[in-house]
Amino acid sequence: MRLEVQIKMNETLYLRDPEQSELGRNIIKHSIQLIHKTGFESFTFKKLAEAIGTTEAGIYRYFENKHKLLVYIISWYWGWLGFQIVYQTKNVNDPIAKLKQVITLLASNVKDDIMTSHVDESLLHQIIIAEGSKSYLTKHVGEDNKQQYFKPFKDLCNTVGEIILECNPNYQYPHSLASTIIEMAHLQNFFMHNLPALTDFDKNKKEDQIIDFLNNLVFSSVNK
Amino acid sequence: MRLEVQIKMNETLYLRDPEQSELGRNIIKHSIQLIHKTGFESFTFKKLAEAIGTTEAGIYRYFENKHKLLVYIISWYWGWLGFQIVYQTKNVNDPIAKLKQVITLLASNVKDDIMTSHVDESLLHQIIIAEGSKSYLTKHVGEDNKQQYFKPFKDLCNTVGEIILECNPNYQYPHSLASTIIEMAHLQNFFMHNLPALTDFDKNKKEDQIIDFLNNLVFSSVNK
DNA sequence: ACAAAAATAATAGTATTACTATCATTTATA
DNA sequence: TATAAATGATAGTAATACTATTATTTTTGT
Repeated sequence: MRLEVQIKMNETLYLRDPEQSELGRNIIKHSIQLIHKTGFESFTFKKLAEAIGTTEAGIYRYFENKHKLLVYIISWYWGWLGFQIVYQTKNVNDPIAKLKQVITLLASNVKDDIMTSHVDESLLHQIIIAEGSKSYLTKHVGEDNKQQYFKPFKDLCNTVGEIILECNPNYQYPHSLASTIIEMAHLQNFFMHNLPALTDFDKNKKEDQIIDFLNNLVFSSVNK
Repeated sequence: MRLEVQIKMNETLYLRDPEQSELGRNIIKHSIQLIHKTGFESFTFKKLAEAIGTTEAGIYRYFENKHKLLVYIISWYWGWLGFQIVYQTKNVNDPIAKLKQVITLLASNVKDDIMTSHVDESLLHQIIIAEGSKSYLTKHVGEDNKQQYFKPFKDLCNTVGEIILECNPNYQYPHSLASTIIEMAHLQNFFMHNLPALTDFDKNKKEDQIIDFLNNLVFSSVNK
């Protein structure tokens, strides 16, 4: 029996739990690869079925539609990252060091976690960067929110917000700053690689530059 | 002859210039209304044609596909807003006051500009908030960028970056901070209305709160 | 005022997408 | 080993994202 990390997922996101079968795990694995490769707009259940060697109808037994599958893998990522953050800042007592560590985790390239054999976190991180906001930028965000689809993201935002308050209990906008850090860690990464004129980062395209920018931004306002 | 403001658009965005005919102007006008109402995913040229009272093929003579139409109206907005910013900060000499004014313009609700009869800027502003990032979050962002589709956005970002440098010539990340301000002015607005747990703004949902947050964020790091 | 050119309308057609339905077969489980 | 559950194979539908053709209307240059 191998040790595997399992992220508890919202049950209304799927029709059948993809963690519980080989086909289900293949759906997750290959959807991550395929969305990463083709982008979410070009991603279809038919292509996914072909990649797995099953049929379109087979996928539909697990997920109602591709949007729910996207929300599933994205909220899986937030759950996994929340776990990483707790784990990796466990012994850090200084809130400033902790917040710096969180910023680093958010803005660095992720490497594949061997504890989760069917999920490639490195690809998933790229998906978060390019497709993450499409999970909530919809006309049905209200209903999706009622179904708690964004709970892992909100939880992460709260965790970060609490660390901000530890740094400065009088800071007025812990949640907005937290969501700004999270979103900007990814958006500046996208801009750096695709629309570099929107950033000040040089050609070597190192994520450290984003970390420096965010640290500068965050600590000047939090420590004010 | 009525006085109308015209925004010069990138000619590779369209097949036939929509500003030059009644049908073209109707395409712009009704696409803004329809995208605002149904969201970009549900928006189709067929529905648009029905709304206008023309045919699908008629729309295709103006725009190759709905993505280019989205990019068109979004870059129109950035062009228009860039003009507003220059116009409304013309007599402001203090760079700090100027930057504050820009933040206010970016984060406030926009009202319809009567100088542009076929464009409802108020609706367009809502589209920027909910659909704006979909214009660049694609697999073909590289080619689109080569075609200069994002020039108005970059120009705005440069303008804001220059004002930031006027405030503090030693500030290291003028472009990244500018793109952060612009994107966050919209994203915090979206969160405030749709995912309020990601913000610290109260129920009255006033845009002033976003302005305060952004001013706090920007001026603590720029004036450091 | 009239011919030529350009734009529009009307219609049809295709490949792909986003599903739903049915039934046979394989696999897990009690 | 019977039975249920999951999967596979196949088919079908409505909508989407286009392209093509031809007829009609509108614009324009002389």
